[in-house]
Amino acid sequence: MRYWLMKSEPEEFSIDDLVAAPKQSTAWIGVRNYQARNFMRDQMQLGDGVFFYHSSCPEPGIAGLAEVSAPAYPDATQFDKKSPYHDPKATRETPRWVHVDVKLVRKTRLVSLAELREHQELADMRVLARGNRLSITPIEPGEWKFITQKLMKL
DNA sequence: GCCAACGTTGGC
DNA sequence: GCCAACGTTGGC
Repeated sequence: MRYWLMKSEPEEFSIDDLVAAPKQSTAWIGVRNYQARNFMRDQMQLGDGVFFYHSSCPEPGIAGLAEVSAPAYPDATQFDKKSPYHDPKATRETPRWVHVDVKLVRKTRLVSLAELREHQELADMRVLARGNRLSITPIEPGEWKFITQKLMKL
């Protein structure tokens, strides 16, 4: 059982979209970064905890809790010539990109990036690091606990 | 809209 | 295999 932070641009797919989604679940398609892919492929397991993070928006931050609801499987958009996620080097025999499914646990108050930065306990979070661009990052159990219990009061 | 940081590409 | 150029991310 691990914990993760997964970024999504709310203009593309927000926590409210997840709330409204069929089965409150979504296929995390479109990741085209090897490090993020490897996390999904090699480490993410059913039931892992996920912070759903809003990025590239007026108030970036954690907007809800989710969990991994399906382990990694090939991303169909890599084979689709019409998709913005198409990868000409990927074949069905040797897919290059995979993704997990994620389902809602609960929407929470928005714990903003600015608020995360205020806490020494969270100083090592990857998402707070300068120049961080990775869309999926591991979260330490202590960080998960601090955010869900102390900040969200769950 | 700016720009720092970082990943990827491709020439050599 | 190096590394400059380029493209993208994402906070501000």
